[in-house]
Amino acid sequence: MQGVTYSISQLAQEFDVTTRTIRFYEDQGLLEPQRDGQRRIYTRRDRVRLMLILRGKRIGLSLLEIRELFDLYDAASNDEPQLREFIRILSRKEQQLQEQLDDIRVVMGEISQIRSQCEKALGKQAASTP
Amino acid sequence: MQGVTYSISQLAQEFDVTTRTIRFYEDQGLLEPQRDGQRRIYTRRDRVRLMLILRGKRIGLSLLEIRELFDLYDAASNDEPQLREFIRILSRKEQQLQEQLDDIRVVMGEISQIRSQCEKALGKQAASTP
DNA sequence: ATTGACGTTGACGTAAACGTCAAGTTATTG
DNA sequence: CAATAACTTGACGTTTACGTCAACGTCAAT
Repeated sequence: MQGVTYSISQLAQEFDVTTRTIRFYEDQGLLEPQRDGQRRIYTRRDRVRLMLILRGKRIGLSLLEIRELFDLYDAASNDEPQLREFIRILSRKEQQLQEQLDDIRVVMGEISQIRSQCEKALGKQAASTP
Repeated sequence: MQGVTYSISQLAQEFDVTTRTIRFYEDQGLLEPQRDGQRRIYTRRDRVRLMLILRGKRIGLSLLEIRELFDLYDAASNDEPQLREFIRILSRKEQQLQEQLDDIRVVMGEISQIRSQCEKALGKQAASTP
């Protein structure tokens, strides 16, 4: 009835975070594993959540923002205004990401230029970016 | 002989940061304005540096990393190994940015999908992302 | 029964990037 | 000359995202 489960250190190893980190995410309301006595037991759902948390972090979301998205997503199935709010937040974040992406493009262009100049200053080397 | 200069609050206003922030950057060795008595005087070069700091921050560099780049760039004109090191760091950062950019693309794709689903769940609305 | 691996809670520490006073200096302007 | 504005240093506070350590529980293997 319960399918695959994981221990805290299994997840920690798989995703290359410490157990402290995983417990901290639970403190922040991002994970709610079941218990076997004292010990935490993580289901596939918890594992997916952890993946989402880490991906969220990689794109610059704070843990609080991630939590808000989780809460909204959990509540969204029932309530129409919730769904609308969810869409609104996603749109906003999509726009922020787009701006960030533009920033990155600009800087990468500049880096290429500077590098070309450096390599020219050193003479000899090819100029085009690998 | 000195061209245009700026006060701390002029720069703060122009770039929408606090004076505290600008002084903090100086503490961290990122800016070295001249003084008129006690007061800081910022040249065009300082202004450019501040721009670079803020842009660096936008793409996710720490102040420490920004400082290292400044130091390298300042020293690079003379020394060939320094130039090579500079190129190495820039390449590494370029790669990091590329990965971050890929992450962002993935998440934006997922956001589009989730949003479509939400809108489908609400019925009626158009499905394609603006 | 003890050792070792793994897990638990709780409290305190830390680094980055500033914010927030406090208390004083300098310049200018009415 | 006194008030006001703009600036200074210095010290302490704050938030986020964990790290570190202590002290203890639990279970399997020796």
